[in-house]
Amino acid sequence: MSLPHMSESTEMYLKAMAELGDHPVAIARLAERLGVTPVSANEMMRRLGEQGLVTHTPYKGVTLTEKGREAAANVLRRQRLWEVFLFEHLKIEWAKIYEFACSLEHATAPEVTEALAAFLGNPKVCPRGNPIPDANGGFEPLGGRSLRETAVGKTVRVRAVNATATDVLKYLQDKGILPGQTLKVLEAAPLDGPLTLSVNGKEVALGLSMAEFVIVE
Amino acid sequence: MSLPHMSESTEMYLKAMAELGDHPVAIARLAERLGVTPVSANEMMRRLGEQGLVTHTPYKGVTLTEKGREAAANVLRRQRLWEVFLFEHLKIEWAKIYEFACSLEHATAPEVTEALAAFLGNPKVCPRGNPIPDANGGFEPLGGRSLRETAVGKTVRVRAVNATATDVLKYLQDKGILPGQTLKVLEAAPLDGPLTLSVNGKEVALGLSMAEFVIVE
DNA sequence: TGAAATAATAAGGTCAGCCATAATATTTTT
DNA sequence: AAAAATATTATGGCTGACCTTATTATTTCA
Repeated sequence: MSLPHMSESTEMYLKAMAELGDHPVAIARLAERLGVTPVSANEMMRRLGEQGLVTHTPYKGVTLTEKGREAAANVLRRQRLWEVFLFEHLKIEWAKIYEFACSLEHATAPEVTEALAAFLGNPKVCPRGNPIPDANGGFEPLGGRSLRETAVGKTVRVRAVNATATDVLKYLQDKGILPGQTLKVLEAAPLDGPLTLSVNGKEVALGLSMAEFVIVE
Repeated sequence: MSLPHMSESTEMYLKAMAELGDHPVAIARLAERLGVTPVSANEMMRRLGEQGLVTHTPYKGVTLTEKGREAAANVLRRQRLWEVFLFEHLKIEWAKIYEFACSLEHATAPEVTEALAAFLGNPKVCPRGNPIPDANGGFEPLGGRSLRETAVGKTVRVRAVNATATDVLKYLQDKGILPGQTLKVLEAAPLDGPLTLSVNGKEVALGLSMAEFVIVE
């Protein structure tokens, strides 16, 4: 409660960058994920750059600075702790917790964050399977690889779902593609076409951009 | 998740009006409570008037319309449910829960509100002693009268504290003026000077503007 | 009733975070 | 290497919720 409070918008950009994993991130991808125009995302990256949160190498993408990485870890911590609360205690539908937790996240002071963590028993992962950074920004990156790159014929276990859009989460939920679920890749259509999976004895079609956000082991 | 989302600022104005009790409310008092200039509050009241949330009678004050009253009850419900959660489950210090709950309130969707209410066991009052409106906006107004108007010599019980500023709440907390506490009015200084109270065997001075927000029975 | 206090309105300004459009720069593909 | 695609920068606009500084209207009080 002293730092020049980070705006909601700033938090969303930092979070998106952290969620998109290893950098650098193309500004266009950020814009897409955040639902703004590339021009707006560019402007914002200039502002974040001035604040020392990101580094922008034109035509290459943006990278979180150490300061930015810490800030992002903080945001992710709040986000994911709320996800745990909403899912475990309020029994909110899995597909909706991301969106609801996102709103709450922006409104959460450090003192509340830590009290919440204690209340929840300091969980290490959120219901989507993503790790929860510790209070100091410590963060074991999520291992495993994307379902997108999984060879046809392999049987894998879903470790985490990195999607954030409610409709995408809803689709995955309906098809049973949730953390812990075992599934098999039956087919990969040519021309970057969808994967066909076997989940719980049912065949499920999954586009590559969705498969990208399913982390398996 | 469908209505043209009410801005945070709008919610603050509605909440302040509801908290200030029976109407009409002078715009200057609203401005004071919200920490904005009277001119800004005036502008805002024009906007809320256009949205049909308040009625403004120039030189008399503003009143919530039925629509405004319902919206305000909704805001108060969220606010006070979060207060219960923060106090009962997260063990946040009493004086701070209002402020923290206020941030969370703005970020809470109806579905989350109702799940939270169920989780908390549908409490009827918040830790400050104020009633929690039901899901339909139903609201039994807080009985009792202000400590300000309590006769010298009387012994009363604190039913609720209607203050919202953290420093004020902190002062009351430090002096033990909390819901359920019994206290006696020892003296009322002239010229609208402070009250002297006996609380827990200690003498406590309390200015009238603070006493105003202590509801007793 | 006239002065003082209070309330309302008007006019113009700021700021963050968006937008669109257009021009320019770079990279990728053919 | 030229064409196409993508990224960046420039310019100008918009909105909500504030602000300040007048000016005007009304109410309250001596």
